[in-house]
Amino acid sequence: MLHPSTVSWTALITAYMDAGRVQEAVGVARKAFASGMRPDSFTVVRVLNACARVTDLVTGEAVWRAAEQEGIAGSMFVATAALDLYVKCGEMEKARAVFDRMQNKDAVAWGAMVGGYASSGHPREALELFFAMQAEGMRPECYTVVGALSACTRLGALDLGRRAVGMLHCDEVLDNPVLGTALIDMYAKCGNTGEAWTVFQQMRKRDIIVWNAMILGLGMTGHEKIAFALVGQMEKSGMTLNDNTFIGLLCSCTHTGIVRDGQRYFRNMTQLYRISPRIEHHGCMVDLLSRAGLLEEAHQLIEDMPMQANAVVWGALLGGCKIHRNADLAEDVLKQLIQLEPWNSGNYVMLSNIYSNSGRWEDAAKLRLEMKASGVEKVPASSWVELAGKVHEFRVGDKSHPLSDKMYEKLDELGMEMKIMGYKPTTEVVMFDIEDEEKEHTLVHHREKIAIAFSLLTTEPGETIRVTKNLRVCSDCHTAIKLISRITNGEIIVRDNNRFHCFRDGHCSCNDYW
DNA sequence: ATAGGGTTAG
Repeated sequence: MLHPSTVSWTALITAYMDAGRVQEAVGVARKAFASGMRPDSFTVVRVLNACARVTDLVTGEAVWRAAEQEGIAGSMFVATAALDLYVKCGEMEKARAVFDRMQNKDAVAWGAMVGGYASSGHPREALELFFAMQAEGMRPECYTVVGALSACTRLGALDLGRRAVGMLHCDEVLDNPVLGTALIDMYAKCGNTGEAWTVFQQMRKRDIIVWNAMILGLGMTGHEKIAFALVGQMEKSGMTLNDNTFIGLLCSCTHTGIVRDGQRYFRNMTQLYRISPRIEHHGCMVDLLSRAGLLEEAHQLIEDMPMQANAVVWGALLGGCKIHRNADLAEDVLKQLIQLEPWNSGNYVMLSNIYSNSGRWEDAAKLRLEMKASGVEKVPASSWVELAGKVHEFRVGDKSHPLSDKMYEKLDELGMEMKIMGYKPTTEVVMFDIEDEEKEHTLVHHREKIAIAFSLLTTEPGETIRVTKNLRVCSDCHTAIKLISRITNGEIIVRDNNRFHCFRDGHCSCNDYW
C-alpha cells in the first residue's frame, strides 16, 4: 500500500511536468525526498525524467540512489529512466554501467543507449551496440534505427545507414517523420542530396522538422536555388517558417556567398516573421560576411550581438581569416578561442603555426608550454573507410593494416602522376593547418590519403570513394585529392569533422572554401 | 499507466 503522501507528491510533480515547468517539478521532487518520502517506481521514473530534461545530474543521481535503497532499481522502467538521465547529461560510461546491469532490456533501453552514443560523439559505439542488439535476437525498430542513422551521419557511413533503414518496412519509414528526418539528414550529410530529395518527396507525413532538414541539406550542398524554392513551397502549403528554417536559408546564402540575400533574409526574419535571432543566426551572418571577405563587418557584428559570442561564432570569423589570409585578426580570434575551449588542441596548433610562419619562434615556444601546462592533448589524426559493412580505421603511425605496404605503393604511384600534372607537395604545414605531427613523410602520408589509397585498392575503378576523418582536411591533401579525382576519373567524397568535400574531375564541391 | 527518437552556424 502506498503512503498517501507519496501519491500527493507525485501528483504535484506530475502537474508541474505537464505544465512544462520542469525545473519546478525537480524542485518539488527535491523537497519530497528531503521530507522522507518513500518513493514508488512511478514517482522515481517521473522525477528522473524531469532531471534528464533539465540535465540535473545531482538531483537525478540522488533519486537513483534512493531508488536503489528502496529496492526498486531493478524495475526496467526505473533503470531505463536512470540510463536516460545519464545519457542526457553526457555521462555515457555511467549510462552503460546501468545498461549492462539490467537483466531485461527491451527495445526502449537499447534505443536509448544507441541514440545516446550517437548524439554524444561516440558513433562507432552506437553502431556496435546496434549490431549487438541484433546478435541477441532483437529486431531493430524505429527508435534504434533513428539512433543508428544518426551515428552513420556522423561517420559518413552511407552504406551502413542504408542497411540500417533497410531493416524497416518502407511504410514505417515514409509514415514516420522522425525517421524521415534522420534519413534525409544522413543522405545530405553523406553528400547524396539526390537520395535525400527522393526520400523527402516520398514522405507521407512531413512536419516542419522534415522540411527544415531538407532545406538545410540543399543549402549545405550548394543547391541554394532549390532550397529557396522549397521555402516558398513550404509557405504555400500552409507551414509557418520557424527559426531553423532561417538557419537553412542563411546557410544557403553562405555557401554561394550571396551576402545581399543573406542580409535580406536576416532582416525579414526579425521584421516580417518576428523571429528573434538566436546566436546561431548571428553565427551564420558572421560566416557569410567573413567568407565574403568583409572581416571587419563580421567582427563588428560579433561586438554588436546581444549575446556573448561562443566558439562557433569566433570559428566562423577564423574561417574568413583563413580564406582571406589575415593572420593578425586570426591571432586575436584564436586567443578568444583558446579562452573559450582550452581543451581544443586545434586552436593551439593553428596559432602556433601562425607564429612559426612569421618567425615568432618565442611566441610559438611559449604557446607550446602553455598547452602542455594546461594538459591539452592533441587529437590523433585518424581517417576511416567503410568497406562491405566494416569500418576500416587508419590512425597516425599505424601501419598494422594488412594492405599497408600496397597502400604506400599506391600512394607513390599516384604521387608520380600528380607530379607530372604539376603538383608540388607542400613540405611545410601551412599557416592555418592543424595537423603538424605526422612525422612519417611530412604531409605526403596524411591519413586521408592512406584511406583513399586503401579504397582505390579495394573498389572497382570509377566507383565512388568515401572517406571520413576526425580533423579538418589540410590544404595539401585538399589539392592532392582534387588531382587524384582527375587521375582516377571517379568521385571521392571526404567527410571532414564539420563538412564534406565532393571531389570530381579535379574540382571540389566546397569551391575551395572550407 | 509509468521509460526512448529526428533538424540547428566554425
